Amino acid sequence: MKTDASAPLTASLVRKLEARDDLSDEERAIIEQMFTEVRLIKAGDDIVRDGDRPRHSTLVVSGVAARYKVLQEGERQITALHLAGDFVDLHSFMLKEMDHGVTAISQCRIATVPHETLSALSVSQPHLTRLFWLLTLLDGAMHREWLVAMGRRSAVGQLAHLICELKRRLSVVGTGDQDSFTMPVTQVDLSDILGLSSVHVNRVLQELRGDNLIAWKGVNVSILDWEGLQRVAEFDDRYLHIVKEPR
Amino acid sequence: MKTDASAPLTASLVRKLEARDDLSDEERAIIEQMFTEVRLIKAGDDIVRDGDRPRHSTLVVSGVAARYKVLQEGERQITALHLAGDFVDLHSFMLKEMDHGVTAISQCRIATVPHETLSALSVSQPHLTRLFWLLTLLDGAMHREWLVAMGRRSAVGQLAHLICELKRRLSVVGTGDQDSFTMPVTQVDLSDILGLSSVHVNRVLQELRGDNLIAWKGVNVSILDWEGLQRVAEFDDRYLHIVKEPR
DNA sequence: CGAGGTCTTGAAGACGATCAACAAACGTGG
DNA sequence: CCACGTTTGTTGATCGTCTTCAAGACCTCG
Repeated sequence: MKTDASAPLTASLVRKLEARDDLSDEERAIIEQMFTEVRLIKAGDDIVRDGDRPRHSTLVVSGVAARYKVLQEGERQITALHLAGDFVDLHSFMLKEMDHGVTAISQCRIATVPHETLSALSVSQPHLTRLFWLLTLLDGAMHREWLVAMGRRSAVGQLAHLICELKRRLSVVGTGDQDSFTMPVTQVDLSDILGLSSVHVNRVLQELRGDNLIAWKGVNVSILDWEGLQRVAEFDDRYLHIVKEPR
Repeated sequence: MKTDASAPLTASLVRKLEARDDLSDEERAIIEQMFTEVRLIKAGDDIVRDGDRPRHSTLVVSGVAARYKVLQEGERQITALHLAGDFVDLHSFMLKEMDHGVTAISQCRIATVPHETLSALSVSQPHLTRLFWLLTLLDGAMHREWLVAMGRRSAVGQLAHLICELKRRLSVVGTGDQDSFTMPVTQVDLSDILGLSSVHVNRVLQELRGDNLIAWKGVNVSILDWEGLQRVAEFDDRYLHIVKEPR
């Protein structure tokens, strides 16, 4: 995941927002200034823990993070993946107590914004606030799509769908090439995303490779047949709401 | 589902909100006045269709509604259940285009609020707006819990968890008795919620009955052993955020 | 009273889990 | 730069949960 160190921390976030609505110069300036502390989290470390009451919300500047819950027997389920430009816990601003943890899947660069700032913005910047609200609604839309994938798609369809989603999301923030991208997640991580065993993920991955739909070697994912992949995934990006309109 | 026709349409919504934060008299008055049209939807009819661009958001006054998506082969997956006091499509205020349908599982009484009103409130009523934002975040929290249930719980645990959630949510809005409630959903509906076959739902239900955890006869659900049910569900209601605090 | 929806049961089969072992890749320190 | 240990990926065999198909019982409502 190449990152231009000189680019503002918020470049990806701004792109993500501008794919859905216009930002005023003032709003863009506010976004650039609102983040304080920047930290580096190493892969495997928690960014926020279940039960925490964060006093700020966290933005992924680079890397991959995941929201997850663990059950009593230790089974982990990942409920969301977060890429550059994603808030991992914007919802904690209103929910107050975290009902799940957030972990760094790969090394992550993160920036934070105090909840007080968000609260002040909700008074002075209604439009920007609505856009932040929108970001949490996009998380919800992805949750729903994952539910459909887990409940009603085959394992192959489910994995294909995930790959389509990642491709599309990355293209919005301008990461990755035309038909390939970097995805530093292991097959065990994938199994915790899909709710499958890692053995089965391995076999499903081989099936997608065997059908010449994708190549996935280490962290490099190449899409060999975008049409075919979308077909087995029944992928339709409408749920990502990548449409610029007044909100 | 008994409903006092003289009670304000928004009684359940107000209860739901007041379980999370205090409302001012002004806010309570605004909520009571903001809803316009009241309609009766008969079981099986759609309240909102996939692809719609609603100009208002819909509140369930009584009855049970469900968000759902259908795949190409016709498999349906329900991604959320909505009870009295729930907005079924508050998110359409910001997402604009519906990425799923909403159907009336039982007969529903609904009320609607124009998006213009919500937009105006986002300028004049920041606190109330944050609470509406909170409502959509609670939907997200439930989505995540359902993901965990589908991905990592056994079918029995998953169904038990759903029953615990319904019990808890209904208790917040004051519907149902101490240990029983009305739930007008068929086993086929349940299978579309859980991502299982209806045959298996039937067997899982029998298992819960056989263990004397619940009785489910027609629309009447009785919880015979709340402790035991929570245990097999690994249920922890923290994700519902039923805590009154300044937000 | 009949008809359609809902629930229940049995039998067979598929998809994915689990267990176990090994290969390959990676990172770290000597 | 190589050696070693650890993590990650791969494969085979067996097992179990859940699906599918099919049929019959029950129930509710016109």
